[in-house]
Amino acid sequence: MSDQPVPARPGRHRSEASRMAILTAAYELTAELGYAGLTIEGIAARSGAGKQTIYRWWPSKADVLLDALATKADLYVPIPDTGVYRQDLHDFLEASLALGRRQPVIDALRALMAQAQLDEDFGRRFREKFLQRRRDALAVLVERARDRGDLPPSPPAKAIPEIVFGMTWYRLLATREPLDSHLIDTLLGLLAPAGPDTRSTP
Amino acid sequence: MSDQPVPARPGRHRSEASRMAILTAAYELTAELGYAGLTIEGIAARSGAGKQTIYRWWPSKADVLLDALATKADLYVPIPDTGVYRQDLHDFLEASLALGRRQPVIDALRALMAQAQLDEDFGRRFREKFLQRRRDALAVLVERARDRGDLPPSPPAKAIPEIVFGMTWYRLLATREPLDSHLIDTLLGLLAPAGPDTRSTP
Amino acid sequence: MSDQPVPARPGRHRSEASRMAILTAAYELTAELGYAGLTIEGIAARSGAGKQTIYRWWPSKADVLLDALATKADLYVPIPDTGVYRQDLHDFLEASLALGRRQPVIDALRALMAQAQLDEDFGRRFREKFLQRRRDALAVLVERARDRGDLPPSPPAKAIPEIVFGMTWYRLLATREPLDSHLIDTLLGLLAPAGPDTRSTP
Amino acid sequence: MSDQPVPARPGRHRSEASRMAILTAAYELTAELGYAGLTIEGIAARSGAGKQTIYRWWPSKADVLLDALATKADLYVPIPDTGVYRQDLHDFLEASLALGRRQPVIDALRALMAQAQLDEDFGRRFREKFLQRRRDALAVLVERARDRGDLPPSPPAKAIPEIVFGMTWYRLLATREPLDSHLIDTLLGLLAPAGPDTRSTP
DNA sequence: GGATAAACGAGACGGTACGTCCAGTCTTGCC
DNA sequence: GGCAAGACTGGACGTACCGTCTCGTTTATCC
Repeated sequence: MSDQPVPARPGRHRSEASRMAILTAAYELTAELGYAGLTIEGIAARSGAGKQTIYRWWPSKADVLLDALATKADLYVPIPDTGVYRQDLHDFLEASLALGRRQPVIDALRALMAQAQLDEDFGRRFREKFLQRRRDALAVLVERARDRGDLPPSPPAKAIPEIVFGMTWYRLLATREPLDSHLIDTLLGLLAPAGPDTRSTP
Repeated sequence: MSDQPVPARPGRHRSEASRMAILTAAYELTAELGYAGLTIEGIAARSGAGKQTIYRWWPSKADVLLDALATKADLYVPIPDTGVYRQDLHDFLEASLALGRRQPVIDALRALMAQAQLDEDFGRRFREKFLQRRRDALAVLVERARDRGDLPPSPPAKAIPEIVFGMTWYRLLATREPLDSHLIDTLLGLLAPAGPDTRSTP
Repeated sequence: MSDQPVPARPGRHRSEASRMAILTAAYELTAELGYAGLTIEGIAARSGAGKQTIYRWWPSKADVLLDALATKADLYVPIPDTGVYRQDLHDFLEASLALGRRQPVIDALRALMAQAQLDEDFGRRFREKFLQRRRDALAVLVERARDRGDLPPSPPAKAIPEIVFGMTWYRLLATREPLDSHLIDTLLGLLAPAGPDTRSTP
Repeated sequence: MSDQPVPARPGRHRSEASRMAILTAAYELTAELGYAGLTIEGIAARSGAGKQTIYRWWPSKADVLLDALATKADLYVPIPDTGVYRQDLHDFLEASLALGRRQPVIDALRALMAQAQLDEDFGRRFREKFLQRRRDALAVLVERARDRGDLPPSPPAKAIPEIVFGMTWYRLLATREPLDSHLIDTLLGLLAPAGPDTRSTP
């Protein structure tokens, strides 16, 4: 039990005010200057914090931004459960892509994915703390459909997240086309074709 | 005719030796140190060129690496033309993914895609000079199949490159799983299901 | 009272060790390579300091050298007060020219005077922090003689420093002849002829 | 006889047009940007000459400027011969200091004297081709006076040029005071006091 | 309530790479 | 062979941040 923090240590405690000021500064600076213009010194200056305080709590500026994104922009997407795979999938995509239509969020996500390629350590954290979680959420959906017998035989379950997130990220990173309803339609068409209900035909 | 360059300009001409030394150095250093460890100064030092010479001909180190990749690693993938869409697609994927199985090429591509997110100008060049060309090649294939009546009605033609390159890049950038034959099978299953020939069955 | 510094500012304080290492390096490098071979990068490398640290505290390499000269070579010349103008003048010249007989000091002074011509800002500082102070010291001597009635009517007081420092610097910069005792004799002959004591003859 | 150039060498001859364009450019650029802003590249660009042409005919930019000064500003000072030392000296000083009242000439001279300290080779040329010649001119005057018995016993002949040029250069380099008539008066008072004619006393 | 401990803002420190400037040299093709 | 054009290696510039390290101060717990 005792999940309570129990910070029974002596000494001054972490300042929540500093934490928020730093995350806010990081988020704003990214929006204003782009991730390339984001620096630890800049965050420290804008937030009024010392550089040491930032280095004490985050391993890199990308981690600060990832934290800021999770704190400032609510990245939580609920896992729908309507009892119908196609409907669940639709709701999940709708909610996910809605996030990806807010410009500051887009910019931050692109930057974080980029940084994940350049910094091995951050890459690991990004994949575990962000990418994997999105796949897990989708997996829950798929799992439920499979248990229900509601899952189309094709494509293979393993391919589903690759198709969903692959197409989404490719738009974000490569074509820069908006994550619009056409994309949802295409994905639904690929993963859960409507027509004669997939389940039917007894 | 006379398409020969005829560089009748005065002044010393660009040194091909320097150009190659720079590209070689960039390629090697990326392989040895990773893109994060690649610096203009490092390229200059290893190649024996002056920094000015690099800045004179390339706008950024990412452009040097892109050029090096095109020159050192042959990125050219022929457009197959077997008369059968499924076969063409298979050959195209096979050749494309073969590139993506060579570690230095993988590392460089990941870094370039990352850099394209961080540097607006390079991003534009990368999309035009690299990403768009890959899509164009695939488009030729699809176009020919359509003319032949060989193209499945689903998915929509516009989605084909997004599926192919989306899944491929997602593996490179996010899951880091190898670009193996399973991926090809999945893609073929999605885009050109085999079984009873799509065209046939009169 | 309490004129003690009390550097109650927050933040790390200036490192005296760095300061001395930089001045020492500057002085040595000038002696070894000449002023033309003195570079900020060289000073940083030899002293083990970062370039930024040098730029933080000195506006130019000439200022570093001037500071080094004042610190390493003691440029201080006491103002003699024997009660006799001719004797005071002699002692002052003797001490001043002694400095100008040490080769590293000569080289540095020539370089600083040169730099003062090429860099307007440094020129101002050099005149105020060095040249003017030498003139002031001489002026004290002259002033005391005048009050005593010990000052020859010719040349005019205003011309005295111009004669003393003009001839001295001209030797340093133009003829490169040593600052020997003949120069002192000539100057004494011009400014305070011996023979029948100027004051005496009742 | 044949003092004519006899440039019987093959190949194209030196272009006088280029030479003048280079000297003009050097002179103008020094006036506009100061000597610190004078570069070989700048001279080449403004004059329309190639850098190679400049390097072919002058050892350094200081030599170009010295040449420009001699060509563009007439530095020639006639040696007066009135039969009276004091008068000769007055005329010589008047003509010499007149040169030093033209701002571009002052700036150039200060820069050249500075460069002579920093560049050993140029320093040698500057002393021989410029400084020594001024001393020689004055020496002629003094020589004639001595032969005439017109020379005051003090100061010693050797010191005369040191006093004249020392005080002049000190004003140029150190105090920056104008080379006005007071300076001439002071110099005359030191070197050839008027009062009862020095020659007289039958 | 005094000692101890940790986090805090501030800011100097040694480093590394940046992108620029200019030096002085080396081709080119023209005159 | 001189000339303008211009690319070449090389080296220093002054700047920007990095990540680390004191400082003096503030806030907490412990004895």
